[in-house]
Amino acid sequence: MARIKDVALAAGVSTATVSRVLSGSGPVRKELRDKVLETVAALGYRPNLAARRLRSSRTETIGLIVSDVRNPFFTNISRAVEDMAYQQGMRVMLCNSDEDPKKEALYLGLMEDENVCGVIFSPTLGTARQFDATAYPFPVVMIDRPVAVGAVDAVVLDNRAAARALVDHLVAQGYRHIGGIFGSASGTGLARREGFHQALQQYGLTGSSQLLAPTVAAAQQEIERWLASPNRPEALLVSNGLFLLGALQAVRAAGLSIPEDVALVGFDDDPWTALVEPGLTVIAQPTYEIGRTAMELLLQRRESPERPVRVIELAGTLIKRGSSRMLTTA
Amino acid sequence: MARIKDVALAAGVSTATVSRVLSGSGPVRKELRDKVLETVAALGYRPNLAARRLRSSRTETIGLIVSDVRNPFFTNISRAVEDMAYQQGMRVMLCNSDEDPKKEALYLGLMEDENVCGVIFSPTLGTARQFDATAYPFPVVMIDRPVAVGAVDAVVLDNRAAARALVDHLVAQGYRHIGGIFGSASGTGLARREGFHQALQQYGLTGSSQLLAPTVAAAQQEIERWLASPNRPEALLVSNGLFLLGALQAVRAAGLSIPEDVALVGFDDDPWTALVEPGLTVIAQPTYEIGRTAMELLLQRRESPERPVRVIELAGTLIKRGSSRMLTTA
DNA sequence: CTGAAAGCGCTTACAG
DNA sequence: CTGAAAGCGCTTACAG
Repeated sequence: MARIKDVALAAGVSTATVSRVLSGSGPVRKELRDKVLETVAALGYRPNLAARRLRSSRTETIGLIVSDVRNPFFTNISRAVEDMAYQQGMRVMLCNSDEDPKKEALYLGLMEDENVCGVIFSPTLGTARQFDATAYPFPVVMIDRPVAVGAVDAVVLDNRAAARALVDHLVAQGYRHIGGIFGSASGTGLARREGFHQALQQYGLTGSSQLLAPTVAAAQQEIERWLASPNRPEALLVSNGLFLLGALQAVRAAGLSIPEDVALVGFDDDPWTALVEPGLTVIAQPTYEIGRTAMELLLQRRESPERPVRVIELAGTLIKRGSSRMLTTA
Repeated sequence: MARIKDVALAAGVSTATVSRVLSGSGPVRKELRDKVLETVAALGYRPNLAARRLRSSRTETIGLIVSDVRNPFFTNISRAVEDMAYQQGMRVMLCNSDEDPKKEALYLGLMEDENVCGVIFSPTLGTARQFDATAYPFPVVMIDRPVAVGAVDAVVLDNRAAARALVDHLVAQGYRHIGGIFGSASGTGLARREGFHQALQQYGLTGSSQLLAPTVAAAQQEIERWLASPNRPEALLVSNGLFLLGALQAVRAAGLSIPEDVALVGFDDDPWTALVEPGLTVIAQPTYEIGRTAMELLLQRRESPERPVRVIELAGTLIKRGSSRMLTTA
């Protein structure tokens, strides 16, 4: 492999000049610049990134820590972050934390070792609450999960508004007795639950809600219990894609029909929600946009370390499908 | 940040000794080793990876190039590769090629720049056919897509057998007139098509098949045409998840029922295939296992660069669901 | 078993 | 605008 020294020798300049041409820093006479570029092409020179990173202590690498890339929500975010990163000449290092605080800490340490220039992170509730951005040598942008305002840059869905929109829709469709299931592991579930109760209260309705571990089984079990009770809700609102799946299975297992026996609405426009019969009414999150915006915050923070902390709330989109159809009989 | 020099000073040894203790290479007296380890902990020393990589020219990083991580098939593989890599103290760099030969070449070059110790790659048909493993300074393991035997290590599904298994199943269920749609962009589609025709021939049946670009729209359009023809097939076999989606939409648009009017079977146990009514009969690919095996091949190749090239074929699993139910009337 | 020293391939003040 | 030279933080023959 050709080194910068070989290029310098062949072009009849110093290594400093080659470096300046390649990095675009510092002034170089056009004549020399052309000569260097020509030689670089002729020799097929490609810079050694390890050397560059050691010397400059800039890695042009960002870390992305999500709970599980197999969750379509994070898959889309990952794709957005990667697209933007490569486009900027940056790399991305993806880690799956499995909602495990130990893995979160492990991977944050790893990011330090890699000397990344920033991290995009969807923390568990505990980690979010006690996160100290000053403990890390790189800027962090939180995604998806609400954090203490002012602590760190973040991009989240307007969770309260989204939950309210679902309730608004259900009420408009004629549903009154509404039950809610929310995830207990993240601030996201808590915020959606707040919006849920706010909206109900506004309509003078009361509704019961449950906080559950974010698994299909937990939702299925709880909803089977609800469906068997004499006081069965007319509609169910659940706070994530896994719960939607659990709810669907519970309703089917109970031999009930959606929406005739019970309506079902929730979060995340996973591909399958449009394909089941009836299609499920959901809040679609702007996943790609969330990833893109997180990268933008990171890049801007790198430019201006002292700028005020920003939390960007993006609006979800209500996608109306058959699972919340208006009932003609009443 | 503490450097190795600080540790050496504090421990009263040379930097060489610290390095030996940390890397586990070379003999060190137990007494010194303990002292060094103690000092490392006390100082919170963490090695500078850029320096280590520059000096040793080992990066402990592998590249993963897939067409799109949003495809659940690749999402699972990506997760498997990442799990294994981090477990081994390695990193992974993920790239999305979008089935674009230009991006494939771009990312392969990027992997050279990163000096990765290996690449796992799902190439397009053209790239697979003319791939020259000796052109790269790192070992490559191909996944998913068949390559010229003997050219490069690979892990693929036994595509012919899987397609035959679907035909066997359809025939056993009483279907005779079977149409097939296969992807034209990858060797995978071609191999499945071969298995399809082999099996039909074995039963003395003839069937028509089409090669299409791997998009939902292409499949939907072609299948709508088939369904409208007087000589409509009794069953459809399609070669990937996107086609399955297109087929489903075409059948629904035509107002037909599965399997009463037309049966539908295909590849990839995407989550939604179990949730639609009726559930779709598919070949489930051992996705996680494919990723795991690819990493194993890579690690073994690193140990023994001269070992013979290996192509590992993994068996798919037939998952029978309602979309190929036996018809009681005939 | 251990240390002194060279050097991996760059970037970047510094001097001119 | 350009070059000579230092040095980023490690690893690794080499010598003992």
